[in-house]
Amino acid sequence: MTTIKDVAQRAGVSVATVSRVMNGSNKVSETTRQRVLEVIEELSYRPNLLVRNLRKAETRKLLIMLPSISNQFYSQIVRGMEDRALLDRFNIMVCITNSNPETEQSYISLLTTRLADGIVFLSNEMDDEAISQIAAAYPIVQCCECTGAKTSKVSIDNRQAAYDAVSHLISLGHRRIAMVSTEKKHPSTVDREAGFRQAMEEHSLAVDDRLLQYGTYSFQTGMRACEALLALDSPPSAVFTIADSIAVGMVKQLLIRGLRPGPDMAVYGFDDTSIASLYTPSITTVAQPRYDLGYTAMDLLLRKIKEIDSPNQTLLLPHKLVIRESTCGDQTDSTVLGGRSEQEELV
Amino acid sequence: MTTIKDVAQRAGVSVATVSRVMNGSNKVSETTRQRVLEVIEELSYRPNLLVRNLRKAETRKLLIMLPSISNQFYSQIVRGMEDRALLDRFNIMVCITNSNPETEQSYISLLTTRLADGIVFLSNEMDDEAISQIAAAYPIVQCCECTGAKTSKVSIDNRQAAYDAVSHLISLGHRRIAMVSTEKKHPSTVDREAGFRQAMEEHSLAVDDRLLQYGTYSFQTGMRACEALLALDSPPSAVFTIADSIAVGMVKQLLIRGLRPGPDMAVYGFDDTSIASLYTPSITTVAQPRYDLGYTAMDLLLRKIKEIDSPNQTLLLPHKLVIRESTCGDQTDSTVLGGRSEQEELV
DNA sequence: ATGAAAGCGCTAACAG
DNA sequence: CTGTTAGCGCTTTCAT
Repeated sequence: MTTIKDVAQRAGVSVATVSRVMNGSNKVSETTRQRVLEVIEELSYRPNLLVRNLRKAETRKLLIMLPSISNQFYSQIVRGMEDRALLDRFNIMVCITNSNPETEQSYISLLTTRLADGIVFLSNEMDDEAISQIAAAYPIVQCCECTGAKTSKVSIDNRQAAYDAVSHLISLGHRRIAMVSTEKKHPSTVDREAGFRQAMEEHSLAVDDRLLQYGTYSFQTGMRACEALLALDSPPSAVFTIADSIAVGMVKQLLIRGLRPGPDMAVYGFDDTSIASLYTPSITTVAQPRYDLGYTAMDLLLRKIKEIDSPNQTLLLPHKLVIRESTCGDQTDSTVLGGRSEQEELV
Repeated sequence: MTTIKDVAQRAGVSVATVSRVMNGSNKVSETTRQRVLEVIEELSYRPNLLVRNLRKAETRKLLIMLPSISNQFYSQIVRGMEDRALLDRFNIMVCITNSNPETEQSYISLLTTRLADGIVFLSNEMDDEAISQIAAAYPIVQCCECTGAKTSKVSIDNRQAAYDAVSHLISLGHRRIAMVSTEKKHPSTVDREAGFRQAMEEHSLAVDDRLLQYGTYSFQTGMRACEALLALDSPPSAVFTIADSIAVGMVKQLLIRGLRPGPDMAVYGFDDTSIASLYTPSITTVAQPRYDLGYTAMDLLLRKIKEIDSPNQTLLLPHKLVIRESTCGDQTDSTVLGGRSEQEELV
């Protein structure tokens, strides 16, 4: 391994001079600079940034914690984060926790052991108390899944978004509306369920317990829920699901049963992942401003890095209903394409 | 920032003793150990791993370079990599290059500046010469997209896989078979195209240039290709696509046109991402052993880390054809579900 | 403009 | 069992 010392020796200067050249100090004569540069090239010397970071007490590395990489939902968010981070010359690295507390902890320790300068959680397993404690000493921001922890946060108003979606369903004339949610209660899940209930109550519609189905964020959950709902004496005419993956399962199962998603049963998804616009029929869903969510979250993180004692902020970004075929009563014109996902590339 | 010195002072011992306690040396009396542990707790001291890594000349951090996070294809691969890395107590971090050479370079420099111990490329932008050069001095492995660079590599036999798929189509009676590929030629793209041609030639079938469509890895490409193919005097009866995303677009466009994917036009995808089994109709595709690909790639990387001069290896793992509705001639039984994706969770 | 030297926080001999 | 000390590779005064 070539070190600064090797370069200094070879160039016949001191390590300090090499360091100055490396860091672009102007207090080096052009002749010396050239000679040093040549030797650096010759020895293909690369500085050990571990050391530089140590001296400067920063790594310029930011961590993004994802529960999983398989969800297309995160793609735009991460892009927004990266764009913002790059402006301040920070690198981002994605850590996948698989919703495993130990894995999460191991990545968090990268922060507390100074291997990274900050973390954005897209979801976290640790409890509020633990997160709050870390957030008091290290830059941390929550994005999309915001708990009661004392951190800066960015998300949409999930309650309001669900409320809007269900109200939309009601305005379409639906009165028996089911909900398919997850057993595991993420903050967004809780809020979306609350929005569902609020919309139902405000329109004096009963929330029938048999119309409430729970599972995981999977299309299998959607398929099973569909079966369960269809088996009821009086099935719902519409279903609000808290995730596109579940909605897709619902739609698929309806198709298998020979039913028409939309006319026979309206289906609402959530998140506007690409599959929602891709599916046939296309699926009505709630879109989040993903890129902006990421960009904003990173902005807050950078602020925390500059000043750890800056006050915590909570930002809510606007959501949008994307109406497509799965909530469409009349499907004679089956060629109608819903709004397209903003992103073309899948790889 | 609390340092080992603070702890030593407070505990009335030397820094060496604190270091010993931290590293679990047994040459510390139980009394001292307890006292030190207490102070560590009291001061909530966290060692600066930057320094420890510096001393040990390792970071125990491995980089995985992805062109994009949005492709569901990578999920299982990364999981396999992680599982293998964990066995040797290495952390993995995912770097998203967006297929941008500069971004890629900035992450590679993490390796050459010793901020990471190795890299697995799931795709790379740099040319073979550059990659080979880096690989000579630093642990690097290519996975799935293997170029001519001098590195260890793991992938499936893309040529053979495409050959098998197209041969399957031919065995189904198809003679006019189209191919939809990408303009950008990844190694896998080149091999899949070669496999397509080989199968056609070996069965004495002409490769009609008008039946060759090129675009990006997007469903829009599939939709457009479908239109172009349908506009032909004699459209193909089957289409081999080099990616599920493209296949989905094909299928969707067929549905929009009121045609039946399968009976009216057979569609072959590639990769077996979840959407292939999810779509209605489900899509026939080539499955790769994703988890194993990742696990194996990481295994090779770890070997390189232990001994940088270990010989480069190239491993080919077996692929599998997953037959579903989109290549099914008779679809009277539309409830038939194709093989399911191995993974249930989407988040 | 350049060099010598003092650390950054920690580990690992080497003494005792 | 414990302390002292010499670095790890680099940056940054402080002299010259």
